[in-house]
Amino acid sequence: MSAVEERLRIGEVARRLGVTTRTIRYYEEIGLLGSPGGEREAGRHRTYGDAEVERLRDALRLKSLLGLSLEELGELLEAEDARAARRDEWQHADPDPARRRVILDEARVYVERQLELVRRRREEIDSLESELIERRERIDACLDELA
Amino acid sequence: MSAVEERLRIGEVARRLGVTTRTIRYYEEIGLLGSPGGEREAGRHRTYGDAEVERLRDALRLKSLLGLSLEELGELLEAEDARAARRDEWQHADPDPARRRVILDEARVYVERQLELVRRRREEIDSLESELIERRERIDACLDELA
DNA sequence: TTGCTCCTCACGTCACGTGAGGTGGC
DNA sequence: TTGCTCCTCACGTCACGTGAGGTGGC
Repeated sequence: MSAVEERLRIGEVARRLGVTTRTIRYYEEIGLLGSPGGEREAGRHRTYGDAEVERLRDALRLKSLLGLSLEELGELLEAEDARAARRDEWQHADPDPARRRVILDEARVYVERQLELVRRRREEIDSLESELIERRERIDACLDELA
Repeated sequence: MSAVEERLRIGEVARRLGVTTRTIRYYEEIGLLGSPGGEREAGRHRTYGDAEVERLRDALRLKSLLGLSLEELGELLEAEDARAARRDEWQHADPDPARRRVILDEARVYVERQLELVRRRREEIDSLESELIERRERIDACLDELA
């Protein structure tokens, strides 16, 4: 299909995602990422493919925007991986409609759960933004009065 | 004007704000809050008035929603305090229009700075939400096709 | 007086930061 | 071969968590 996938080393991945290499190694250390590029002999360089980089990008975004602990993040990622596993199963075989329906329903529940978290956060942000805008308008009204 | 202000103890403040007492003590320890209720003899209970509770609520909200370190939060709060000081000056005296204009301009800059941070975050959240909604729609489309 | 909450150490933990000292691939 | 990045300890730090042991106010 595509050319041989270019694999990145940890420094380049860190640079692209805006974190340090230590962060990535720590996540691997606590089992959040699996081991990059399959098994690796001790001392050898870690390498990352596009899918691994994207997964890490998603993870960092969820953590930052939702303010999750790494344990909570881990739970979300497990669900995400289960979903990915289902999708593989989906593509490779099993055209049984009933089975397909189950897979889709599970994926939907997962997405819906994330949406719920994101939506709650957005509402908090929205209300903070409204308050600040209101404050600014009061200041502007005072300024108008002075003029 | 109003009745004697009711002052709260640290446990009640923590309960209302959804944090632990340790968090509040720690913020005081690193000088983020000033000392509650003015000076306090060692060993005596801390007490908090409405203004102090509200200030802490604002601080926790900013930190949580913007993902700030306590050092960054401290900088925002200093600006906020400068603003409060100006407002006192405003109310108590100094009806000089030029001076008033300066005070208002400073307040506006401060609010604008916070708005900028909040807006950036909201945009990130919005784009995450859009992606999730799109994912859900794709799942729904598949489900429709199955039916 | 009895609980309950408060107080101050002080050590533990989570999520990394920051070198030290050494090895590996373009 | 020379840099540059990578590797693995391992201790430090930030933002609290979690008791231990004791005191204070309704």
